[in-house]
Amino acid sequence: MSEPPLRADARRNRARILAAAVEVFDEHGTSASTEEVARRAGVAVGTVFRHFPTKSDLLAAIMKELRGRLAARAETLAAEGDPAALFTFFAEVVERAAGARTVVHLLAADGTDVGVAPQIAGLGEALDALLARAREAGAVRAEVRLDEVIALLTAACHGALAAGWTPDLRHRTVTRLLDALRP
Amino acid sequence: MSEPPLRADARRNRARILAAAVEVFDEHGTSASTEEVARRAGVAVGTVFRHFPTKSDLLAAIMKELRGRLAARAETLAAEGDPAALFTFFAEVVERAAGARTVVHLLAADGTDVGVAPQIAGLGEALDALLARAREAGAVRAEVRLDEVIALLTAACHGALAAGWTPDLRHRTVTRLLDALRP
DNA sequence: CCAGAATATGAGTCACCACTCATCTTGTCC
DNA sequence: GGACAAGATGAGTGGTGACTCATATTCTGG
Repeated sequence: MSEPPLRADARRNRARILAAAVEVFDEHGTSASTEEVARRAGVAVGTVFRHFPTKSDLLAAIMKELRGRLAARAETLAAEGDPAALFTFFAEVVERAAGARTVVHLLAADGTDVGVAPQIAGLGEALDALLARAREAGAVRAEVRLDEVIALLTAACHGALAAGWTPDLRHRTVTRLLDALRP
Repeated sequence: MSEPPLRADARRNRARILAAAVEVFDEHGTSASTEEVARRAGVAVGTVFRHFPTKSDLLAAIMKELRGRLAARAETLAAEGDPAALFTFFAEVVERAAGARTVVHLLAADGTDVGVAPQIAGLGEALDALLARAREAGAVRAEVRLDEVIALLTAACHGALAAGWTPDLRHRTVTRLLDALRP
């Protein structure tokens, strides 16, 4: 089950490819070509396909990493103990999504495009913790459920990216959305 | 400036193509092939390209029609005089967008993908009327601006479509969003 | 330092898609 | 109903992008 360790150059290339792919997909969306990713990584196409047999595999790997980062951030915020941390997290993610298509992809994971649906799971737990804390502290309405929070977050990220909201509009819209959660 | 009238068969085909295109793009997104649109319309590819020289032209024509329908609906609601008509319209559009990618495209019109940005204008006016009426009646907060309403609508439509919300989640989320507008 | 295995390379393959055009068909007007 | 222009047809073109594979290069363990 466990693979032999990668050779040093292979490990380096793998990391470069992932980093390049995030950049390229953030800028041009997932329809950007694998060739472009390879170019940005300073590597030949064949190398990309050796590490990620299909484009979907590459996408999935990016999503896994991103999910980890977001979940970690959510946990850090939860640990800090601020009852309004849910709001902080929400605003941060939307801010990040405004310039990063991959974030949007992760949240919208419907399993159609790529097999990233399971990636949401871990993030969900972290978010749930933030929500629970906020609810206990009376910072959000009692009836707000986790799926609604995720839905609003997804919606905001999509909107911010797709419609090209200005920073000002983005801020006002997020404020409105967070108001919707407050008692 | 005025074109000679189309021949009878040409008019019929044009209508068929538009209808087929709406169906196909709603189902598979705008990346669906023109060939598929032609097939569904019962027409040869060449015919599609005779009526709409580029795929963008076809998209733009669809958007123009859709915008007209939505604006008309908004005006009807405004004429009926219900101060909460803005909410009705909002919910209706999201409902419709859930299964129709073209609606989402229209609202997200950022001019990048297709030249549909100007199409928003007319809709904006109709929405503004609904918003003004709701504000006067005290149904929405005084500080809510038109661009925020459009932003929330866009966001909800994107979310509903991309993340595949269930009808139940969709309903709860829209309720939350509308609460965000209320005083 | 040297096998020999792991990895990298990039020209090539195949499929798909927007769009064209020579040819055929059909509506229109007298 | 016949002439002729408007319209329809669909095989073909050019371009792009995912993915392959024979060959060349580079680690790594001894």
